[in-house]
Amino acid sequence: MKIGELSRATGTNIETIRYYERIGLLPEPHRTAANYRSYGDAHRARLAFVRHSRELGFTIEEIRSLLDLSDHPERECDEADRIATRHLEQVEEKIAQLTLLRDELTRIVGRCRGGVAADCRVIEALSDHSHCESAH
Amino acid sequence: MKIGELSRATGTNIETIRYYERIGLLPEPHRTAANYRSYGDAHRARLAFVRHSRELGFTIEEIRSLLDLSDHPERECDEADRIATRHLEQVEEKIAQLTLLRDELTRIVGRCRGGVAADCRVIEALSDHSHCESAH
DNA sequence: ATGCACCCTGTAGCAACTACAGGGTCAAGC
DNA sequence: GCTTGACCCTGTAGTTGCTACAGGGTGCAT
Repeated sequence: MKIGELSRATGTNIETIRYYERIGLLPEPHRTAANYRSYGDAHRARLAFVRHSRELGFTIEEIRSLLDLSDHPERECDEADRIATRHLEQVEEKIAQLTLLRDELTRIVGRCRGGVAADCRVIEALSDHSHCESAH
Repeated sequence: MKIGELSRATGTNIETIRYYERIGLLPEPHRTAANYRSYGDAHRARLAFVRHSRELGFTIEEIRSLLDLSDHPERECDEADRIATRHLEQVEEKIAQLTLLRDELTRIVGRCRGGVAADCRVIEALSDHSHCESAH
């Protein structure tokens, strides 16, 4: 299949596919006589793996390691588990941070009563960190 | 005060302070005879406002609008409230997304039983989106 | 033959910094 | 008076993960 078909089949932007190839995440496909890229099922599966991993928030470098492992099925899989576990921890920490943030923002937004900027509680809150309840 | 002092006083990287000046978020300070930047209290307050806003996740462009409002205290403050409210909504959406992600990752990580990559549940889960419980 | 959809390469842009390279300034200590 | 070290300057390039051109070639239908 050509790059446009692969793009539609995986929901990936054409430029992104070429970008993945450029950084070595996807192997270079065969070319037609007209120099068009020509992909097979293995390419599509690999791209699906990459997209799915990205959707789950893994970085390109993490995906590189995961793909490497997937290319060497005889290796121990503890590295994959380590990457996923660390990523899960990061996601949990991010959620915790954003939750604090949300509470702070809720307090700030809730205080606005309209009027002019001189009396604005939003701007006042941003000016003075000491009004905050949690560290950020 | 010199840039190093301002940096310590606000917990901002020196390069970041110069960056904010370059993009017009902070005004150009006076210079000493040796061409060193020289800041006063107004600068420090403005930088504190910017840092605090960044910590709360506002973008540079949002901060530009908020500063603009803060510079014109006679204006209506509904713009500030609109920016903060929209930002709060974005944070809430991000939390919701990350929560789905966390649940998916928890399922993936929890399934790993060790062994070789060929049998790895982490890699299997990444290969096959259909194992997922939620959209992402 | 001409229009259109598709493909190619290469480069530059985005956000919000961060990290140099290569130089100047200033006060303290010998 | 000379060195050492901490600080400051400008300008440019790197980071992440794409995305968006510009400027050109290909393939098929009308």
